[in-house]
Amino acid sequence: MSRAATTTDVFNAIAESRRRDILSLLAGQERPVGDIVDMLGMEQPSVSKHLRVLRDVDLVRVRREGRQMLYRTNAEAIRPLHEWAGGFKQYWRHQLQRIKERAEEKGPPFPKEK
Amino acid sequence: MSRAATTTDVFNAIAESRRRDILSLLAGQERPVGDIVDMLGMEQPSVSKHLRVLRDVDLVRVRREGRQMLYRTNAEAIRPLHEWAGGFKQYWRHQLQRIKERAEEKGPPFPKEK
DNA sequence: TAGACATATTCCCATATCGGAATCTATTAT
DNA sequence: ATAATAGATTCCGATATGGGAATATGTCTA
Repeated sequence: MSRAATTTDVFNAIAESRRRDILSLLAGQERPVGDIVDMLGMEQPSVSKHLRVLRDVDLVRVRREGRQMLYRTNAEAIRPLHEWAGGFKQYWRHQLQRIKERAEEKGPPFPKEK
Repeated sequence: MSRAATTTDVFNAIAESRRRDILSLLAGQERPVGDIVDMLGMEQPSVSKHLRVLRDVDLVRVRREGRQMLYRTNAEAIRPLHEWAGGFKQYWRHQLQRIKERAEEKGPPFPKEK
């Protein structure tokens, strides 16, 4: 087997830094492809290709307006990623703070035993 | 150019699901390679190779104990990822809650204008 | 010293990239 | 209808992958 397709899931899609750049640019702000090209200094075909990947995993949504295609980030799709990473919080927090959290939360997000 | 190496950064390293499985398994719990092999049902060489990638981006730390290699997740390395994703919070929260946050926070994490 | 045991590395290969160049499609303007 | 504009897609080539199989390395034991 080879590496999983970039369109497999959000994790694979955001591995590319230019795609993360695009997501940040389109967060809360709808924009046509041309703007992305200008703002990020990339080739138009390249941007279109990245947008295609992001669209396939629903990280961005599109809407046509005349001859322009208006893209915007679908932040909801980033949430699972945030939550996955958040599961490790208890392991990076300081010991003291961790203890406090133990008391507040029910249990650890990952199994600790076999 | 081709796809960036999996060892380029944390984003590329965690794109592979088996590697995420390994990270969860080793979170807060040091374990030898053999345990990972047994618990995740993977081939030993495969596990070693994934661990090598995770090690290269400092997502796991190792320590030798006799003939065993004890690995554990370095949660700190996952933090940047959590923070990057967290930057989109304001865009996925409900409008009402978002307004409340606007008042508490200074500003948005991403530029909204050109 | 010769195993045995736990891991790591190398080799092979089918696959999926990403950028660049060229081309195609859709919509608007003349 | 024809041209112009905005994007999308296709074709190319160099590269990195991940699994499987085989082999190598390092440590402990008899």
